[in-house]
Amino acid sequence: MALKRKGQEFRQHIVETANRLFYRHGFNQTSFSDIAEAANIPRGNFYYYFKSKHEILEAVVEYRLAGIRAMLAEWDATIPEPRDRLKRYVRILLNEEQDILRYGCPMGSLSVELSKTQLVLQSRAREMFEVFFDWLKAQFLALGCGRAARDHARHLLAVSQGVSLLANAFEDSAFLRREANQLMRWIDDV
Amino acid sequence: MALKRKGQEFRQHIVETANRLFYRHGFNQTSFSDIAEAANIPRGNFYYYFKSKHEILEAVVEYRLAGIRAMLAEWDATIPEPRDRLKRYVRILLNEEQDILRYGCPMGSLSVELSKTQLVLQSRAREMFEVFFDWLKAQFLALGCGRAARDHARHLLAVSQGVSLLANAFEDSAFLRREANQLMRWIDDV
DNA sequence: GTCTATATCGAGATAGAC
DNA sequence: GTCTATCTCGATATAGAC
Repeated sequence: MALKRKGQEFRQHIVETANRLFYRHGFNQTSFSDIAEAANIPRGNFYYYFKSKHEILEAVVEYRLAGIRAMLAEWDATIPEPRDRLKRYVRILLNEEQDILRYGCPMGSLSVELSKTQLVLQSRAREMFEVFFDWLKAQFLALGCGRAARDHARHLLAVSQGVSLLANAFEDSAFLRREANQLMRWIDDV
Repeated sequence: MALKRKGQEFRQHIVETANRLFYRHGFNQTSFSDIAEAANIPRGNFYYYFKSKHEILEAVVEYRLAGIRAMLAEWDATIPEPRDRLKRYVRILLNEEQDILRYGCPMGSLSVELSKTQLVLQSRAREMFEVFFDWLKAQFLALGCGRAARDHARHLLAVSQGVSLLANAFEDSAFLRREANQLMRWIDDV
């Protein structure tokens, strides 16, 4: 039992390291050696926990999905007003400013990369968008947007992705903040 | 002279083939063998025209930049009204629907990829955004937007990028069309 | 469960014949 | 200018000792 727990922590350690490197250098450009070095673990050790690189990515996506779901659940529990919840979503852009400027959005950049060469895995990455989408739609529904809730949710996702992408391309933090504030006002007017 | 011309056409053929493959499979995931096979050319031949893969990408970016500049010049020459020019830009989303759904935006996806692993080359890719940005800004200025022209241009770039990214992630053509039409209306109201 | 050694493959790049 | 043969390296993955 103690050994089992150690093994799981080991696995978790690999996933967290891979997650960080996939975000910063991309999935295809991150090698086993990179992960091994960053995690201080011998290369051959991976294959006890993951049969392939493919499987590591699946585990990373699961890890991210769990993080997103936990975050949204916490927002549901601590933020009563739908409008404030939507603004909390937008505020990610400001809180994560440095990472976005340097590496873009973790979800968006992974989706872009996988849609070119790993369509099967891309459908897993899409689940991250879908979790956000469902949650955003629920907030707009609570605001009484009715049938428009779906479009608003998709729109908010798209604009925040575009803002992340451009802010990254131009390394422009002023633009990022301006667009975030504009989204806040849009939420007020919805 | 005849030989020279043949050589240039050869080079051009390589660039066009590489451009297509970089768009569809990404820069890092496209190998020399892939380009050679698609262009029906032996591998070793590349190194007469390009000293490295790096140089092929530079040539591809130049090629794209030339195409963008020619397109904008043609719009300037044939579309008198700034508002119609802006709408022509948005219409790219509709005209290129199939490619966007499958591969995303060529500019955006290249920028995302390069910002992770090839920062030097990313700054070249950013030039494509800048050419569009300057042109969009000029149209908003012509509409009398004054100091807001800059922000509007950046905003339009960002939204079209976000729409491309999401449309690709969800393979959702209805969403792409809805957002394009919404941008058309936004242009009317600016 | 952990780690070393190694197999296998495909990548970018080069040398040199023609 | 064009093409073949080849080098070198680093990637994923496996075998098997401990």
